[in-house]
Amino acid sequence: MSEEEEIIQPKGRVAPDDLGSSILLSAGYDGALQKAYVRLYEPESQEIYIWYDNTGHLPYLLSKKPVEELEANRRVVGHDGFKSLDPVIKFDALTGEEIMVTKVVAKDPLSVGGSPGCIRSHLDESWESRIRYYGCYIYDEHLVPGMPYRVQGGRLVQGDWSLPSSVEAQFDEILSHTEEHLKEPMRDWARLLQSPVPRIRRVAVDIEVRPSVRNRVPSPDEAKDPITAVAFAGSDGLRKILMLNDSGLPVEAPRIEGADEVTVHESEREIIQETFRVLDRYPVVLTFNGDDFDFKYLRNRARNLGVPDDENPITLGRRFAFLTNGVHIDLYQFFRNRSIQGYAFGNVYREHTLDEIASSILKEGKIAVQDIAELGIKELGDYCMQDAYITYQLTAFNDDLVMDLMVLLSRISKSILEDVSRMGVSRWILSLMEWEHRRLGWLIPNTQDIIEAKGGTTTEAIIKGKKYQGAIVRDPVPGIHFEVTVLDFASLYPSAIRNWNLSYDTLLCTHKECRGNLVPGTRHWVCTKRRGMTSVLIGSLKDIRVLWYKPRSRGKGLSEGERQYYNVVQQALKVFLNASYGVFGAESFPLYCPPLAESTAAVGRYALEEATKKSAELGIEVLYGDTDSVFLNHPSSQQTDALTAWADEKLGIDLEVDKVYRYAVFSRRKKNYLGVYKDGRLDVKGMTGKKRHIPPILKAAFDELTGILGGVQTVEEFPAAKENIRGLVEEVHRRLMERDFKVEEVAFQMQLGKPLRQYDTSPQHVKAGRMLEEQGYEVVAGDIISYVVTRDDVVPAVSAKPRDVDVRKYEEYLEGTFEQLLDALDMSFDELVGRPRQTSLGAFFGVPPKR
DNA sequence: ACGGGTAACGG
DNA sequence: CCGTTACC
Repeated sequence: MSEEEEIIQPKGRVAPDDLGSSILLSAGYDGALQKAYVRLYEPESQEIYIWYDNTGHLPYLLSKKPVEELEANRRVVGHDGFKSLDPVIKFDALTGEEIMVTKVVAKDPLSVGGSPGCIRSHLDESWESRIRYYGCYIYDEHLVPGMPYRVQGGRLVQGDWSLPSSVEAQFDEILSHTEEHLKEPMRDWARLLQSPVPRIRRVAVDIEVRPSVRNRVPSPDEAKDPITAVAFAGSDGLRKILMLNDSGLPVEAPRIEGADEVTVHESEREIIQETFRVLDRYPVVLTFNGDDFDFKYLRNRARNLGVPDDENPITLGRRFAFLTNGVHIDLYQFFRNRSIQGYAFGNVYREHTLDEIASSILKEGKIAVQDIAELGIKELGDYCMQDAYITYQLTAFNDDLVMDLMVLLSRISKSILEDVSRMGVSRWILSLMEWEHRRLGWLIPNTQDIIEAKGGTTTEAIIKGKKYQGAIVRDPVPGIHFEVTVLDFASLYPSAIRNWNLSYDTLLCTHKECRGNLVPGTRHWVCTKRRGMTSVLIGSLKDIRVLWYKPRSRGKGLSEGERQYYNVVQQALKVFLNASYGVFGAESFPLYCPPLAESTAAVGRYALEEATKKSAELGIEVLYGDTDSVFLNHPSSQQTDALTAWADEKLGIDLEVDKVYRYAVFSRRKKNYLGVYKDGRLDVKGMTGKKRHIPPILKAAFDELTGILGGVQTVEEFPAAKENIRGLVEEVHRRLMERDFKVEEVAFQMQLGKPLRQYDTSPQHVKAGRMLEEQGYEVVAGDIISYVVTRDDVVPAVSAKPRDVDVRKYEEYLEGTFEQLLDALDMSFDELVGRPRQTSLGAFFGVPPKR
């Protein structure tokens, strides 16, 4: 099994022989009992129970060698942990044939893999040996984490998974809009996604530590400094804080904002023991960065203070912290997940601090604190309590949206809650695929097998260093265009995978007869005899989202609560669909399949090209297009209808009106335009003036510029708007030249992509970062460095004065920022700021300035 | 550490 | 050419 196998001794309540409907939240392996277990959350009592496997399931790996040959391998059959050899039949999806393989069964997971001298290490090749044991157990028993189960006479059985009769008829109706082979998979998804998600009782915890060295975060491995406060915020209303008073002087319990229960302790040990008692009472415990800090610190500090290990509910894995009774969710890990950040929360937060995430999602800012070491006991308590409360709120806002989202992701991905909250989308998709392989009796191929059978890519990427060609981005038609309609293909890549039967098991199949069935724009062919696994999984997820969840998330005749639920499901599905293509092009993905990613992108290009051609055929001018969109110059509704109908009929992909602009402004740059909607709202894409790193003075000026453009109704109004723009540019230019600004206004804010040491070059922000470090600041990857540009250098904004600023440089930045719109408006920056017009040959011949 | 490629801009 | 940010 996996090297990272966590062997945890759970010590929670054991499930009785009969337990009512409960949600399967988690699973693991108990090293002492040598059994797999699952954790069940029973919503009536709101308690968590452990159910130990009693089916005799054992860990194993697969070998392609016959039983007899393995019997002769003394290192395998003579291994202490060896149990048995069993021949089994598996379907080899790479060859399309059934094959006989041998199950090498072991007594415990570490004997399979992960320990020195394990069985895997004595075999040249093995399959399915890197799956964590609890995953293996879930797959084999066809368990779905997040779904209801019961314990009946000691056996774990499915709870009620049936589709509620209230939706069954409607669901059957939408199935008539899909293809036959997707109906059953969609019904299966509906069973998982319609099953209600119960409220989960939980508590958030946050600790504060008094650092011995100022401005230095105390090391959780050493845990030398005292824990001064521990706050709890529970879904049951618990608002409690434990505070340390080691001053030797009597201290009265302060009034802490938001806390109902405040106790002051002279013994830190007492605080820790009480903390452990609270943690043990909850099925789910939330932290923000508990894996790396709070739980690590608590665990180690408890040890240092002589709290017996058997009172300590925290188990430290290599990267994560687990609880022996409940489920620990580290929200820092969850919100850091790029798919969650992007597709579920629309990139509303950028930094991964509790403050930033909370203020953008909850609109609750934190108390600003300069130096925690300086806080008095009350302020420290307020601060700590607030963090615990905000952490809890992150899962509770919008009617428990985030909890529901995690449970749903757990069902789709067949992953336990701990993994959903910590792993990236590639692990979720992997887990889903592995589960499906086991369900169908397919052998899960090793990464090498796929590469050897399917080879690499055949197209050339536009950007060097990339593996294959991606999407098309058309050259925009520069200028101002009125009445622009943007159509885009809904779920283009998932649709490509669905419609072209794309999957690692169908691409470049072994059949001669399929060789003519080429993916457009590639030399890859696709199987015509069997349905591909990825195609069915992604196809059914896409269809159920488009046909069922998407419409119902906005649907009429539903309560607000129902719509909300459909919306959460719809978002969870989106996360999967959007990642489904990328993972197959990622070398780190165990089912990495370059031709699959390449074919998906190729179908996308084909669809966009065809749509562009068809538009022309219909007499519509295409102004621009990127990946899955076409920008059409004042099309009639008949024309767009015809285009949509064509896409549906010829490509089987939904092409829908995404937005309509009163007018749009394009320069020659791709991924760079401004659209003004009919109601005056603005849609600004890719412009420098919108990027987050640029100085506020430029951003503010740019915002004013777009504001002016947003007010323009007709062509006739442009001259007046241009006058306003002239005034605006002149004013900002003047402020810059006269240094009429505060330093912060001209500071760039650039994020540090990696630790300072890892840079071979010295970009400006890295230079400034190094200076900050010299001044004693801690500078880590992910920090946003604020700096200003001076005559021959850069300076961190904190130590700069307006007179240091190189205003000539800033004039250039202003020009760069504004030019993107000014050229489209036929305005010259030079003229606006009173510089003589350039009389280069380029200008003479009317060649556009390069940029 | 953990999805992809395309593109702009500044140094 | 690198690094960052944005688009899709």
